[in-house]
Amino acid sequence: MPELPEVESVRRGLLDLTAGRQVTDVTVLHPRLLRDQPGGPPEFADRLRGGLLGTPRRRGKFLWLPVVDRTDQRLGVAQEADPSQALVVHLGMSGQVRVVVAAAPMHPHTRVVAALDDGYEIRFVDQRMFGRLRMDELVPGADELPRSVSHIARDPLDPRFHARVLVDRLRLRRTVLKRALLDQTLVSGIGNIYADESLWRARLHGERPTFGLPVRTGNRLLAHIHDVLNEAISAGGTSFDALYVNVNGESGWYERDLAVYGREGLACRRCGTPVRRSVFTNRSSFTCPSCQRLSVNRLTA
DNA sequence: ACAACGCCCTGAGGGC
DNA sequence: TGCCCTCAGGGCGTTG
Repeated sequence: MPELPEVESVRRGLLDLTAGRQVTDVTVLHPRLLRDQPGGPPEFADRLRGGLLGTPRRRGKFLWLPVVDRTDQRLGVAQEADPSQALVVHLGMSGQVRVVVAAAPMHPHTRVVAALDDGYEIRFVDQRMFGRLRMDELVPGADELPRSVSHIARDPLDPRFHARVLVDRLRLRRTVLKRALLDQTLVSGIGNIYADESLWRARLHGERPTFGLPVRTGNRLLAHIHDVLNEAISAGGTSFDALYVNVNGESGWYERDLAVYGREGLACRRCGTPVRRSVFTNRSSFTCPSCQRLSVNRLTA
């Protein structure tokens, strides 16, 4: 399940392989991934074909490749023209972005293919098709976000992310910690896995109310989120069921470092208590019933 | 406005 | 063996 670290791994992989390349052809094998695209597959292909790809960018779990329209080109020098649009990618549950030579065998779940001018192809592979692709305009401004990403909050690794801003918002919310961490309009990039890992590290229960959360508690949680995300990036992302792979088709290595996620019944790495699985908002949550208590008067609060 | 629920989608895996 | 049911879950549209 791709979260921020997995998407960042993909972004870094694309950096060397696609930046500065021109898209020579676009093939849509399945329209499902393009369901957000106004005009559907024809408009998607028309806007991407011939475009020059810029430096891949990311916010939270959203990834995009700035595209310089072929009509804006100045003798094919991509860097001299400002991109006005971008190829926006969300991997959903099972999405993969692979860059392979055009002659490579086609994975059966390949949905969209963008051929490049160097003989390689960007292939969007997605078994469950929760992923999304679209061509979107870039909104002028400091962040130059695609319009469809503008509602997504800054992620914890954004240089302009401010913990205090988030903690202040958190303290006003009438919800619980885990739900808030998964709300991409509050803080982006965190999914079910890293939410559980971060809460475990901070010794906080996911069902703890956010309203009136002590500032120091919020800061502590954010510090752990920051650590977890960075460690996962260093490890190349988490891998489950071979659904997540980097652009070369390789799995990440973070899974073996997970402290609670997916470890129902196994000993908590801190205290040895069996990890408990519970269903919360239709999702599995893994907690240590000893380290992460809901009780009000706690020394760690 | 904010909060929460249900839907989309496929394949793996369990039960019988 | 084979069929059917359940589960996995990110984002967003809808509902409250």
